Amino acid sequence: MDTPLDLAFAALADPTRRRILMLLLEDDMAVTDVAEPFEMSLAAISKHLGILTRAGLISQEKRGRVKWCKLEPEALRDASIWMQSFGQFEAVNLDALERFLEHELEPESGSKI
Amino acid sequence: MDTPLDLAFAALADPTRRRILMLLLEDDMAVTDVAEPFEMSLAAISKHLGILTRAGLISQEKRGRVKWCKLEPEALRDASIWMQSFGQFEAVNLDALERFLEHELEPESGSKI
DNA sequence: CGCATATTCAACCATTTGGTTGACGATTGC
DNA sequence: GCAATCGTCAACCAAATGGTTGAATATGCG
Repeated sequence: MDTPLDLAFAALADPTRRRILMLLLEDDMAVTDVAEPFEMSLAAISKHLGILTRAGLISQEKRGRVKWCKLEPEALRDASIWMQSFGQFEAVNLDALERFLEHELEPESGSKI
Repeated sequence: MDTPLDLAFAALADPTRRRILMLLLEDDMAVTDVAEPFEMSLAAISKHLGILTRAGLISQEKRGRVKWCKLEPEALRDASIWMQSFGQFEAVNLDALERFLEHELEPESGSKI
């Protein structure tokens, strides 16, 4: 009985899953390749991908024995709209965006994304 | 060990907590008044408010025996920015990100669109 | 065919989450 | 002073979460 918003926010609440989304920003990837940078089992990553898929944040398509994972950023729209309904974020606050990007996307930043 | 983003998204993942935020959008409220529309115990609402507070999404100030709850939209900012920047990143490379930033940082510059 | 690769499934485990109830401390008002 | 109100705390509970391992299922390759 989870709403789409529940699923999206819950999916985004996990840093591993946010890192996965970041990875997929670059390109579509196979499950094994998604898992490679992480220090956890492939099965765990597979579960995370399942959660992201159920939340609609990614899609998975099997071609041959490889399952390709693709970002579906449209699903972020509802969550984004929900937040904007608070009226505080008309457009992106760019100062904040810059600070945020410097802090969060810094390559070796200890990956606390 | 939870980052601010973890806390914010996790807090937003619960529909009760999102309803609470909606309530507080209208006005600051006492804990008892926040709890009134919900069919659960005051203690449960108190816990939810604690989670929202730890996530920075609200603040609580005690005056007399009444604890007032106040929306703190600043904490929504990072999460909102995360999502919006995420959307902008998609289908884009770093050059495009730069153009995006320039575009957004100088809305009066007359170039673009 | 037979083996390696890609991914999931199933069972299990520890921890967290979201809720309850009842007792408790603090504050207010009669 | 004393009772009612405001809110939290502590203990407890069921269910969900995030991880593990090992077996199972496809698929591709030589």
